[in-house]
Amino acid sequence: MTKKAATREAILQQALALASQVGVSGLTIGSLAAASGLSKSGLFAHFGSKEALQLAVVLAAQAQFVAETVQPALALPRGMARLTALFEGWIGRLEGGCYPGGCPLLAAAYEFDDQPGAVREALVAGQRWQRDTLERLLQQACDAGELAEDCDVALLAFMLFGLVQSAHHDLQLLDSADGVALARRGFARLMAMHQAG
Amino acid sequence: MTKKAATREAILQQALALASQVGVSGLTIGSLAAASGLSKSGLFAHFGSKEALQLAVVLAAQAQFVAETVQPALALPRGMARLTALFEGWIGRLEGGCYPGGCPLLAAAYEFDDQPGAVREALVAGQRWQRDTLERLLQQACDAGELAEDCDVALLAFMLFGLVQSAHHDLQLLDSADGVALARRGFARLMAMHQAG
DNA sequence: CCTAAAATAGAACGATCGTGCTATTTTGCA
DNA sequence: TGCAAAATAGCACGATCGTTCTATTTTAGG
Repeated sequence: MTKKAATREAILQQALALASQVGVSGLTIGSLAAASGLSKSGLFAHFGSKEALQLAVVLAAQAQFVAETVQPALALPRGMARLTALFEGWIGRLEGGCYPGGCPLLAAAYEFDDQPGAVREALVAGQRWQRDTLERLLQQACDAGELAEDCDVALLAFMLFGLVQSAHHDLQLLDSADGVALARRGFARLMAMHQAG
Repeated sequence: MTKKAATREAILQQALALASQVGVSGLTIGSLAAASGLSKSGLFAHFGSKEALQLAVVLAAQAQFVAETVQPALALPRGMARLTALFEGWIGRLEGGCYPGGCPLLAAAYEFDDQPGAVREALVAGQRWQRDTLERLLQQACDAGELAEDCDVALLAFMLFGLVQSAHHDLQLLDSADGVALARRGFARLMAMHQAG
């Protein structure tokens, strides 16, 4: 019973790398099977349908993001320390080339925003959770007296997410590393602007 | 000779609507032919290859953006008037549901960031031009004394683009109109923050 | 109006898509 | 170590992909 889970995990790892380059909807059973060293039907049996495969890929990407970026930040004390760790982890994740072709989740958001189904719902749920998490950390920084009490956490979360998207865009499309530096500068600027005082 | 150009234009209009939903790489000769009321081969003859079709779609989207959003702004006097018009036109374009499935150019940036070829090059050129334009308008606002002289135009352009992307994301994936309000608030905040004085 | 040229349709191609089916191999347990 | 069960391979299917060919229709100019 452990064999199935192991190969499934290996398939999903391959799928994440592949999907970052061709997109989650660009994944094909055939190419993924070849990349995984399995036959088409052998791979297919693990998921039962293409949509189930896509859903599994999205869930895997989300789980990986939470485990590698959110959880470490949550280990730090509330306030600016935790917030900075999350943002820096996020940007560093893009910078580090975690996947060969950029973040599969950001790309999938564009691919599935008009394709109703389980994949889209998973993406929506993930993005809502991510935004809520960001707002919660911002609110904690306010409560800790490290950000101004009256600061607009919804707007700040919105802008921080914008910084991440802009950085991703510059890195992946323009092949420019300036984006990550700009994102860091933008973060510092926004935080300084809302410093408690 | 004018007939060919006319049907080609009609095809591209259909293609833009379709591509905004399924993506530029999700475009299919067959489905586009059906949507345009042409036969597969009849449509194909207009472009000669799928890549040429994709390139034409991207160029058409870029031309439409420039004509409908950038040009009107450039008609206004330099400075905050022109800058505000560009940003507002941009956001309004997203809000107005110009295409049924969101901006094809933003989506294409994610689709083609790892697919070398003419399409990617056109996207890169367009994005560079767009960023340069944004920075130029910001600099003009500085020169006009409406923004602080020492303000970081590269960072501001980067953040404004982030606001647009975040708004697009909220509108298309989360089906939330809050994004456009947040983007407008973010713009006002950033401009106020860098006001001359 | 007639006709050469341009524009479109129709059919067919090899390839690949997602998905069933049945056989074969491999695994974990008695 | 042998055996049921699980995991994988092989094959075939209809559909659709991009593309090429030839035939037919439609257009524009003398």
